[in-house]
Amino acid sequence: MGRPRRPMLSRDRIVATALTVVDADGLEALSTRRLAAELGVSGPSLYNHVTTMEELLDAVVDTVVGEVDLSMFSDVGRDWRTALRDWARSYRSALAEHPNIVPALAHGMGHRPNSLKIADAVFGGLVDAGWPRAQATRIGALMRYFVTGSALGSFARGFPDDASVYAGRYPHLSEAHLLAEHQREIDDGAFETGLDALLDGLALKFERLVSDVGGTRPR
Amino acid sequence: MGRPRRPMLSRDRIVATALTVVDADGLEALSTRRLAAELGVSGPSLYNHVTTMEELLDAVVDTVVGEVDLSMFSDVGRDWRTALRDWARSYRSALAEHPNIVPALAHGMGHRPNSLKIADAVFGGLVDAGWPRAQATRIGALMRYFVTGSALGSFARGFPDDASVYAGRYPHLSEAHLLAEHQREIDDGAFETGLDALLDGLALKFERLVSDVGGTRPR
DNA sequence: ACCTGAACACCGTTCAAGT
DNA sequence: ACCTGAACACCGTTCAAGT
Repeated sequence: MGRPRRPMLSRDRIVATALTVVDADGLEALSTRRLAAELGVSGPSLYNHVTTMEELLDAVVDTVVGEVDLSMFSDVGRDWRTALRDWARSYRSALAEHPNIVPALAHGMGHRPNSLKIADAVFGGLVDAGWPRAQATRIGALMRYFVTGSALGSFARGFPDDASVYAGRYPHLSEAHLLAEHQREIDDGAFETGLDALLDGLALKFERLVSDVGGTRPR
Repeated sequence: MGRPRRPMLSRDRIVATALTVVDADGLEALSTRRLAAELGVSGPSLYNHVTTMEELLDAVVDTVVGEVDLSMFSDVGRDWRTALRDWARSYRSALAEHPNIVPALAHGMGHRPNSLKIADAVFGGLVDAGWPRAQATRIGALMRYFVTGSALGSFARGFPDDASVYAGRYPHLSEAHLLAEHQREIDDGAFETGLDALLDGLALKFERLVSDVGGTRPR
């Protein structure tokens, strides 16, 4: 057949199609052959636009992460607490829309531009709000731990809904088989109370920090 | 060759060997053929002891999760805050000893006995300490989010150490290439400050809760 | 430059055959 | 019951061949 007059593929189209495959049928359904079929092309063609399956998956994750809202860190009106809260919710929502890619977050964040963009925005926002740089780095990391962990835990299926699993064995879980139905509410509730606790705890730390400097902290 | 006089394999030996393979060469190195070779046996033999590769991986994750210390929840001396702190550290340590399995946490926690044992112990400890059952459920979930998220983020490699990646593009990250060397300290610091913030925030919530009931909460 | 089919070295899993 | 080798339907990736 040979080379077509106009390219049939583009990196962007490949990445976008890969995401729809993952969304529809999960990470393990994503293969070069399946993806190529979806694009109306033969398997090896992909290698003209993408160097490796792993790199492609990184790119897919990056587009998802790119949907996270970061505008709150440049809004002068918002204080760091509400900025952090809004950002965490937006981050979680972005992952919730594509639950199947969450396990892939474990690989290669260093090579994903949008992950760096997030780290940059959060760090900048916190430093502008008066946090010392070392603390701002830690807070960026710890907030990411919480949000990605909630995505990892939330959307994986939870407790078995078969009551007999718990009988005898797990004394405190006698009603856990009911959790399955309420998984959504529980995950949302856990996320929100965790977020509140985290921000309350950080506010406490911030106050201590300000008073240590003698109460003359700017902003 | 046929059936040996004494079985060459056992489920436990398979699971243990699978863990050493994953520890040594990562999740993607774990295959039936590689694992069988490591066990001095042919590939299909595994299927006499294990129904599927996925179930095997669940079992591997469960042995790792089984190393988490839960004794602090039955120690009467310890208050819920320090119990939660000690448990979170032990949980994180267990995962840190086997960083390569962390991505596999995303699958099927419902079928892992030791995950349920953990949920049971945490829930029981919090209820005993005076937390309402609904809150105890949430706290168990949110602590798991934080710990697993820290494992997911920590041990994946972090920021590129090539300064040119950041130049111009990420205004606040001009020194981020230095982070790679300090990854360990930063992860530890972020985990500890996150843990502090979480516990401080929950303590605040607990106080509010106690005073709402009229200050007559037992224990 | 960008597609194709053939080929290579892998997978997980099934199954008949052996003891 | 528990191992074996052969076989099936898959993988990711390379590469020569076509335009």
